[in-house]
Amino acid sequence: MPSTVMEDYLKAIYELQTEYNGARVRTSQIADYLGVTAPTATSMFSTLESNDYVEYEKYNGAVLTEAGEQVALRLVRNHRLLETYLTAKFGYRLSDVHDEADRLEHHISDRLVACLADELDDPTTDPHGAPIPTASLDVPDRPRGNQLSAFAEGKTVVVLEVDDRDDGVLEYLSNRQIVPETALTIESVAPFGMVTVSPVGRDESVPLPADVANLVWGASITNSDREGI
Amino acid sequence: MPSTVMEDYLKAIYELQTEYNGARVRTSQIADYLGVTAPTATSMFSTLESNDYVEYEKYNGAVLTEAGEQVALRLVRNHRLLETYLTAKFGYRLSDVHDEADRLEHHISDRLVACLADELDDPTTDPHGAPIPTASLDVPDRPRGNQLSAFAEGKTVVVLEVDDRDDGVLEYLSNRQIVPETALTIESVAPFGMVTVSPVGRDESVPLPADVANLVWGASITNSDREGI
DNA sequence: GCATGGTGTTAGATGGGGCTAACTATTAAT
DNA sequence: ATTAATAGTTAGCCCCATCTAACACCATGC
Repeated sequence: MPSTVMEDYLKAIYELQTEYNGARVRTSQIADYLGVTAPTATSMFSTLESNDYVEYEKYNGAVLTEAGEQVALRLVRNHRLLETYLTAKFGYRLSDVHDEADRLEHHISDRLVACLADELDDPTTDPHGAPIPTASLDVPDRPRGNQLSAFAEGKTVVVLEVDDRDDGVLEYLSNRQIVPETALTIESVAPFGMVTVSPVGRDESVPLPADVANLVWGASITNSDREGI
Repeated sequence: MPSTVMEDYLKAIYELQTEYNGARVRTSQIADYLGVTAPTATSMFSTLESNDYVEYEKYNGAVLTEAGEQVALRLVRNHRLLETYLTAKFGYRLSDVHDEADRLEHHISDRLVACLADELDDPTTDPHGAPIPTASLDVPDRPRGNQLSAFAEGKTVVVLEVDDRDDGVLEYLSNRQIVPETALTIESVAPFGMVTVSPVGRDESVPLPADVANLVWGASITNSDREGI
């Protein structure tokens, strides 16, 4: 059984590894991500290695083993189901769910997680649009679309996912009801990356600085072959 | 902020202190209660003391300070509301709720606890019949009645509380639907303390060994002045 | 192809929470 | 009033996760 601290590292490694398409994760990335010093990350990498949760090669980062991935996926599932539950049942906002879920994900039993999933009818995505691993820890593979900055002006786009890394950004977006499922028209894309969008059905222009627009993923629905989404 | 380990000790001290009507709690009691060795308890008592959570006198146990009591009461509230929620919403049995609540009570935010309370309409007792401290951490003072062994044969008694210390006992009782609110007729009280009861409306005799009968508290309803309960 | 900066690791310390072994108070029994 | 038994504490160790300081690797630029 990994400690909750080890769990945090494993989940962080999973997240970075996923973000960079399976690339090895370096100690410094984790140190940054978790806000610890570099030596702390190094030492945890070797602890994880000696518990067979990662394969670690000095000066060259680590990859999760099967066992390590299972631990991480369980946490991701717990986290995303908790977020979904908090949002659905208690009206938590997108920007609020993260911290609560981050604490509880380590301590909730598989049984209670199963209850949450059941109550929610086995959702496949969380409120940010991120996929929820199944009970057997498979990740439903789901198109994420493209970042808003990638679309041409005039396109209509449905939001598929909103990255949950920055609470400030999430708050900005959820205040303007730009959440998964929202349809947006791309009004303009400025050279320095700012995207202005207009939610379909609302007479409003919302400016999204490049940093924000890059955290919002969507799929075009004007001439797309998957209107079904 | 106390660590979760300190929280466990504070809650344990609170529970023993309450059970013994405010008497000082000795290190050995806590060592037993929490399954740690005596020196560990001693050392934690002085840590708690230097953080002003208890007043500790060597060789003479400790009492909670105001601050220590607040910490303990918050945990008790969290614990009991979690138990109530798990039972009410997910069909947990009396014997199952304890562990889940014991882990989560440390990590759930005040906000989420408030949501649970709200969803449950601010219950005043948990599924074992124990009082739930209010949001401002007052303990509603509620008669607990007497242990079943204290009643005369022939009396009809309504169960007010079932002590949650022993999961085996809880399972035995909840399998037989002897839970708070259940009405029982006392069929016999043997000299060695075994009480045989018959749940009102069921044609069944349930034998309760002394150890079990002492964990069930109730009030007589045959000639009582509080049929209202 | 070698110096140099950056990245990463080793060394050594710290604080929390736990343990065993050894010692000291307290209490009870004669 | 002593002493034996029990209860409680101190001493000293360990492991985990963290830190700072010092050192080693590596990938360049020249």
